[in-house]
Amino acid sequence: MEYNHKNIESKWQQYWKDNATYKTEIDESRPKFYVLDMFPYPSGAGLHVGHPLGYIASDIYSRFKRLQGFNVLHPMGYDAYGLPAEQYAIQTGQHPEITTKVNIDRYRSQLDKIGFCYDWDREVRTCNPDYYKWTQWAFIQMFNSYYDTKLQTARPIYELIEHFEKYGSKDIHVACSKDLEFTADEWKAMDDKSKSDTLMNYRIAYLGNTMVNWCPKLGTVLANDEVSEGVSIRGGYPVEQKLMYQWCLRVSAYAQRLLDGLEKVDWTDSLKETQRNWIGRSEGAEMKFKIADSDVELEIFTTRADTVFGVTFMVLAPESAYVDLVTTPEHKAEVDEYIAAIKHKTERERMIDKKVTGVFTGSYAINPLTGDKIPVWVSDYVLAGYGTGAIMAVPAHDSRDYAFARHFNLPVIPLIEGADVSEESFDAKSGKMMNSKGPELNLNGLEVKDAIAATKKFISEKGIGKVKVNYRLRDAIFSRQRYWGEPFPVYYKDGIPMMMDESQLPLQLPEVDKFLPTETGEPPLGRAKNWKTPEGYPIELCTMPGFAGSSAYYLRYMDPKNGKELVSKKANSYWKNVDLYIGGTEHATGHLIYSRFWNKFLYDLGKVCEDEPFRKLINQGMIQGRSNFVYRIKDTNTFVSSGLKKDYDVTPIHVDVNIVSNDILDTEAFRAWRPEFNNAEFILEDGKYVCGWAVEKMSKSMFNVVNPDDIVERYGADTLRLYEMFLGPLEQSKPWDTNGIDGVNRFLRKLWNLFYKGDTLLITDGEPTKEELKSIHKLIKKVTADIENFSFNTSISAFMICVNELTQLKCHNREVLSKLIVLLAPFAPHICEELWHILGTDTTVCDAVWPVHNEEYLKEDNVTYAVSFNGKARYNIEVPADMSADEVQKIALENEAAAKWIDGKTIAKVIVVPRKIVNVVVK
RNA sequence: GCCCGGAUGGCGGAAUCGGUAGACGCGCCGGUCUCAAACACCGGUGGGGCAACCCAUCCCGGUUCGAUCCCGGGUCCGGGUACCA
Repeated sequence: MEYNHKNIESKWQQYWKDNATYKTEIDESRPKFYVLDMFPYPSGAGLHVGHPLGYIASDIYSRFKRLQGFNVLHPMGYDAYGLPAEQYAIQTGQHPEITTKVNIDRYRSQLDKIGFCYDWDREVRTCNPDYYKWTQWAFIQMFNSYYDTKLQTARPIYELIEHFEKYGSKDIHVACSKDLEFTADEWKAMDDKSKSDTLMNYRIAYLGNTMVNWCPKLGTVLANDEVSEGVSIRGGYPVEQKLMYQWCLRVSAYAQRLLDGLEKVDWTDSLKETQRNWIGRSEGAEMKFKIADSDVELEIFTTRADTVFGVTFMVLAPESAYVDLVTTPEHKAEVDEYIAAIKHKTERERMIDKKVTGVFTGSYAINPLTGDKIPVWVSDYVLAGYGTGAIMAVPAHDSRDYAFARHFNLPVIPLIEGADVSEESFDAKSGKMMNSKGPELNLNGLEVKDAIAATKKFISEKGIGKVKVNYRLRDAIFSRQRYWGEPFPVYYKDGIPMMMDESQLPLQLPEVDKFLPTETGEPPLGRAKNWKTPEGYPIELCTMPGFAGSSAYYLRYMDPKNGKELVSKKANSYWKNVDLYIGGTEHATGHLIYSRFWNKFLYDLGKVCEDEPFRKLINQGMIQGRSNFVYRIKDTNTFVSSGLKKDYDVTPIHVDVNIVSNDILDTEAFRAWRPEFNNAEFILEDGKYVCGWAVEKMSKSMFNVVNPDDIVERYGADTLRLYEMFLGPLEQSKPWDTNGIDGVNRFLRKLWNLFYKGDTLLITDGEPTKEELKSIHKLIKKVTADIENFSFNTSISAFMICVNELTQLKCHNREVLSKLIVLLAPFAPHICEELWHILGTDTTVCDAVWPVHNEEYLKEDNVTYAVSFNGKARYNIEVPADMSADEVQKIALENEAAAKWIDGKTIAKVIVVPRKIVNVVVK
């Protein structure tokens, strides 16, 4: 019998399906293990060979854990809302639901061919009403909560209302958009609208006027992580800043906990670092500067309180509310003109164009420590959204302030001894202070670190300022002016936003005639007929962003069919959180922040038992494409082989990698590929056309897309799985190169040949030999350790070595081979299932038990020692394993090779170092 | 600019604790089988040298009996982030 992957794979895939082999239930008698993949957005292009990389890795680990006796939860689903389906709908009029369903079916059939052990009964789709009911539910909970900064937890909003009724805003410690002050009487005197507006300042899900990233081309608002370098990540369209009234989530309230939680999780340092930078904690001080001849006080944030003696001007962000307050009548026209000019620029233009610009407001601030009058300017290098939107400028010790001062000819006062500020600023946070003596505070001679502390202490005591921690992390803007997303369970009663009752959920997405904004510029939901509550109140027209549905999906897998709760207490307390999460690093500052936030919020509510959702996280690398090129001689239809191209004037042309093998072009297939190449001529080398190659992104336009279906058809799923893992370390990005896949396919055939020669079954019973035991136990040890380290490429090498050894030994021993099959089953489940069956058991290999190695079989008869003499020479001697160090030394000295280095004079000393290596050092 | 990560044969990559650098696979070369080719199998394969040996893990230096690995400095490549005060 020959190895026939097609029969074997379809047979066992059907068997697993028919017998619900991978169905998972709560089982208190076994320890749980939760392995999760980041669920995919089902795009129209289908899967290419890069997509399953992480899925294969998680599948191997799941199967491994299962064989070790764990009850493994390993689900899959679809992140089904998204822009491409909506844009396709706009172009074609086809409902995104249909497109999405078609794409999901395609994904599913591709995934099924690879032989994953998902429990598909637990599938979730973010666009299903049964699912998004709980996304809407979570939003309502956030609306009905505020964040207590003292208790560091979310609390019900009614507690805050009770407080307002008794004490007003006095003594509250609540995360808010801005500090408000009112008495209990003032609160009670407010009308419903004012009360609603006031509470918005504190709710975790709130409506707020915020600066948003507005993308005119997409017609929607985008979150910070959806924008990079001033353009939208999806589509690459310019993004501008705009003040809009939008739903937001108060993620910033959780900044410190999101930071602290990183200590507890097993993620890579680089990913944690990316999140730390994104959260951007900075300790500093807020300080007040009075404006001369005015009641206005400017509040600024600085991390360099020590440099307050070097402040030579103040700068306001153009959008700052202070601008109107401090601009003098004489300067108003000039300031207005500047601000208008800034508003015209998109974020991208502001970033590319780093010219120093600014305008004087006409006002002067008073330095609270020196009493000096300093001018107040407006400039776009100060951001409205960070700190207070106003800064004290210390040109000597901040490069941006320095550039500004030089451009507008403002004074520069150096404050640190030895700092040369004639050419550039001195930004380092070290050195001794000078020029820093005022009437009440003297920092001269102090180290910067101590000067910061001294200044903080002084300003706190004097009431000039206070110590303050700032975070870069902003609240998440939660409204999208789009159709294909979760509708908000919100209606407006006399202009006041109200939450729907939970019994009314899910609020289903309405039908619309077109997926475009309305003529009056309202979002697509504005086209829906009767988009009103039964009482006739209008319903919110925006939908939720992409990250809404992906923020808690891992919880829903635990209890996907529960109609009463997001997840039952029972299911949650058994499955707890994700033990292993595998996905791309591109979600570092988006999904992985939002879902941690979302989970922490649910934790505060007591709905989930773990405050971190993903215990261990692995980022699989990207699989890049490996493009092939042919070289057309200019103005001809003749193509020259890569090695000869330097003699001609050529244009490289991408050629479909599927008609190239080992960089050799199939010239006939090339002629048939495109009509214009019908009569192509070739200049060959050694009778072959050799293509050039380059590593590029895998994409249709580069003709380097390799489809997993084609590989499965030709070599089988087991070969694909092994080859993807064999390509290199999981975390590393690497190009896909189908050359080399024969190697792992050959390995599987060699494995098969241990069982069969022709149609003869070779399996023997009886005791394995010493060599056979050694080979298999070496493998058990290696593979067990490698899987735990996600070092799948080296375990496959180990399998190859073992199978070669067993072939050499002519080993067909049942005991040895059954161990081998169990070890390989996570990697190549189909062939192992078949061979397991051939070995004559009535269970599936999925129910086998992972073997444990025995050190006894691994003992070496001989040990190699490294011997060195005064570092001048080293050689290796092989001696029996049980030989003592003294004897080794003796042999070393007697050794001929050693003798010529010792000169017969000196005596060697033996040092035993780890790994049974002996060094002989001459005294 | 700042923060991470990386650099090893013709190629992908091993060396998991500082101990024979190049495992395993691809490719290539030679052989067996075949009328021939493909498949399969066997052998060889970092460079130099007839050889003993010598030189090789991006470059320069250090620690060590011994460095791909640890330390200092530099070059190049990849990723993240960016007026964050």
